[in-house]
Amino acid sequence: MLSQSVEYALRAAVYLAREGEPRTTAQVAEATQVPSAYLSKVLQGLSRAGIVRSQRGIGGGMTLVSTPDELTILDVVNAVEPLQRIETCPLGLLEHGVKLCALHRRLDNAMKSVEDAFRHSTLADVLADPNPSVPLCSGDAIDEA
Amino acid sequence: MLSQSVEYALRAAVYLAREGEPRTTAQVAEATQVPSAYLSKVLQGLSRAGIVRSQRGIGGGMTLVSTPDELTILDVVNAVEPLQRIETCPLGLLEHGVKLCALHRRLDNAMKSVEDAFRHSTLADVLADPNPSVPLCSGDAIDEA
DNA sequence: TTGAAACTGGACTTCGAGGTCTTGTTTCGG
DNA sequence: CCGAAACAAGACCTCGAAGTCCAGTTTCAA
Repeated sequence: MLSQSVEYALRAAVYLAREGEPRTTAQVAEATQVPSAYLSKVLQGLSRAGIVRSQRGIGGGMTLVSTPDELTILDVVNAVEPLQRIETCPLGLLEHGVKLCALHRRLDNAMKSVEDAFRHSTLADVLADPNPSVPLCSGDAIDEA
Repeated sequence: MLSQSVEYALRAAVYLAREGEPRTTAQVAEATQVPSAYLSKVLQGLSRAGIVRSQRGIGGGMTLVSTPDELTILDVVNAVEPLQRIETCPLGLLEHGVKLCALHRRLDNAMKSVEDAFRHSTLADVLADPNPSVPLCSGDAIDEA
């Protein structure tokens, strides 16, 4: 339902939030288990969207622009691929304006509930979650034995 | 967020629920504003999923198998393209089983809210909705002037 | 100043969704 | 029985998402 790119972007954002310091694409890729060449594209997108800042050269890498408590899941999702609410009748015959039909109003309500849930989760919330599994399911949760 | 095919299937289902009698692919296509050749594929899918029954020959067409109050939006969605909940950690290193990390639990909760909303809307609910716009936004809501 | 570390950007590939078209096959009315 | 009405199924097309590669460009440190 959400695209791969969104999933990857969220993993990267959570990881960067947790680390707090510049991390290279390769480091992010390894921690998040994402193909690095592709992740690089996704991070470029986040960079253009102003979610992340990139620094070239030795000691460079990617850093979150905002603090984790100022960045929501929704921000990241929308930076990669905006959650699209249904604004007007998809049949488009005569734009019903705000008056969606019963079917599309229900579909849009579902979208809205997702949007709201995402808007109310900051990366800080995710990191602070009292959960046995570590934030992005990374390997260090369970030792390799 | 939902695929085109799902959207088309829902329009068709609502239309068939409203009509109650066999309707040809061409009729459904016209009423729902969907390319008929493609709609035909979608309806074939609904047929294989047991949502709809098809009858060939003169007087034939598509009919809902269940009554509108027994068929939910979720049924239709799942018939076309199952809403996929996040069951195990997408990073898959060591399946965390039911214990999703904080990020994926939030994403899955959003999915769950959609699923719940869809499960609690039957086609009968959609048709009975006291809404100025007609059920599937079809053209007869507003005359052509 | 030079070279390694990093990101940038473009070309290219693969695959599935959405969509079209054409050739069956079933069904029924006359 | 025959032909038109309908669905069924497969071939084919297009386009964007996901993914790979590689040749640049920036940055820093020795």
